[in-house]
Amino acid sequence: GWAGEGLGAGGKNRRVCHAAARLEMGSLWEEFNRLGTEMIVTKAGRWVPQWPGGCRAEGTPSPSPSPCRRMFPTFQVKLSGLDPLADYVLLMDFIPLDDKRYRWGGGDGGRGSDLGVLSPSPPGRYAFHSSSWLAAGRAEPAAPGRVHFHPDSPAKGAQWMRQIVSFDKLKLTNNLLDDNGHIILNSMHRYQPRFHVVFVDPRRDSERFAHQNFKSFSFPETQFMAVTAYQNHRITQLKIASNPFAKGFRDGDPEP
Amino acid sequence: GWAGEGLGAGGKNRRVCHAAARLEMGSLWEEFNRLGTEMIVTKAGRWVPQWPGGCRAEGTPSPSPSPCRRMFPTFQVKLSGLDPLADYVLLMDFIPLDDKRYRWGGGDGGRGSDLGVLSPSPPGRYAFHSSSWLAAGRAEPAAPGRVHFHPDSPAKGAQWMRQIVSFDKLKLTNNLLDDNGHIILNSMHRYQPRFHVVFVDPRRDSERFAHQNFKSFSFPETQFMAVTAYQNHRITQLKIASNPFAKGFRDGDPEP
DNA sequence: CCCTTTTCACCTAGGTGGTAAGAT
DNA sequence: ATCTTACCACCTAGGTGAAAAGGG
Repeated sequence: GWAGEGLGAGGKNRRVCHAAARLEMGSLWEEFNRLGTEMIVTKAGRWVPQWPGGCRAEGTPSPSPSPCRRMFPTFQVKLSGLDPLADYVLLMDFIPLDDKRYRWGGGDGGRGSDLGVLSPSPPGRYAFHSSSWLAAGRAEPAAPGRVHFHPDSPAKGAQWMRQIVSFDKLKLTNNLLDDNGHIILNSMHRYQPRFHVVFVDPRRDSERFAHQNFKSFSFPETQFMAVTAYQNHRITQLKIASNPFAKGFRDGDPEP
Repeated sequence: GWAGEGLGAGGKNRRVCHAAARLEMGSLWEEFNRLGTEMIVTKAGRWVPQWPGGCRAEGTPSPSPSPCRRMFPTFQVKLSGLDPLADYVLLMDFIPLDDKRYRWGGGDGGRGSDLGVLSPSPPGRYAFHSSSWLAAGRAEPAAPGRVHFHPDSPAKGAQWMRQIVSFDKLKLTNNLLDDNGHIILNSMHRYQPRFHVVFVDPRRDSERFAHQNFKSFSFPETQFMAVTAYQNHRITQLKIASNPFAKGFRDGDPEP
């Protein structure tokens, strides 16, 4: 099985073994990570295509559940090392960082926290308002392990490398029964986003080489706690300060 | 050259020879066509990606030329007869309906009009306000013959047939030097939209069979006059009445 | 005179966290 | 007590024709 397609380092196909991904907005991710990133998860409303097609039922005031939420910061990467002429599929998944369930509490400055690294850097400085994430038992049964394909997949390596690849269509939900293909996560659990580059192998028996045809990337600064409402007020403030869609909640003069 | 891929009616590949396309919103198209459809064309502003990437130059108040315009009604088709497992590319182009240039004028009820069919159905009823399209010389040199690929291309036949295919990303411009890939048309000229289904032939020498691998569709009710501003007031009123984005200009109670 | 361009108010569509009420 | 949901005002982003200004 070693004929035809040369193998590179690590037993990977040469179409992926040189692939590299640089996380975009790295300093913003790190700023969030220092505080302990939180991502909102909600139940999904069924999408009602209002236009085009125009087939909205007349007396349908919509059940109006909250829409699913994107991630912020958005997961974006700059790719290099792909074969410009080969086809690739890009996708993401989310793996539990541990087998724990968390709760937000304390208020004693973080003593007893299992996640001291997520507390404010100068310990005690924000003591009055400080709380922290505490382990609170074993994780709930893992949600269905879904995957989000970048909607431009498949595409040539040249296309993927031309500009930043943005996963801004990815949405998070806590609805275990979600049927819209969104990423299902358990609230109050920690996750590590993973990014995968998959070479679309044109060979007939490509299944035999599946394990050689992908390369995965994990950026530790993108890990986060799934929540239904923000717990850490400093995370809230950083989201408001940095997410354009939250501009309505800014009051002071911003730093450009 | 007749081996391997069976040919169907008209010397077309069997993957496309049974393809059929039904125009959506047909009654709306016909309503416009009875009045003489007009489509706005504008010069394009260069697209400034404000987010994500955030690379907007600081003191750039944007040159603010008008954005390019979509078509309304949107060109939408329901497809059938494709091979569910084969790959297809869907695209549109626009061919001049004649070699004439037009002007809007008259005001005598349409006498002398070359396009009497586009005048109000009950002749004379709207005499006071009526004008019509008059031929006014030969067409200008044809604009660069561009093509618009449906952004989901390529995709499997099953995917294309699953739901209505909408060309709502297609934009029209009168800028002969447009470098955004928009469709370039001459104002005051008439056009016929065309729709093409192209089978992506996996054979090595597929170029040799290119003429067999596509099927084209023209719907006469979608022909239109390219204009920089609406001339026929009844077209304006029908656009306002039927385009959701023009709801701000409706005054009377609508008919649902 | 006729056609084109610019700017504008007013929409659709949807992404924010706040807030209060609901659930366990 | 803690977590979740529903609804809201306020944004971004961009698709409308009106009206005024510009150009040949």
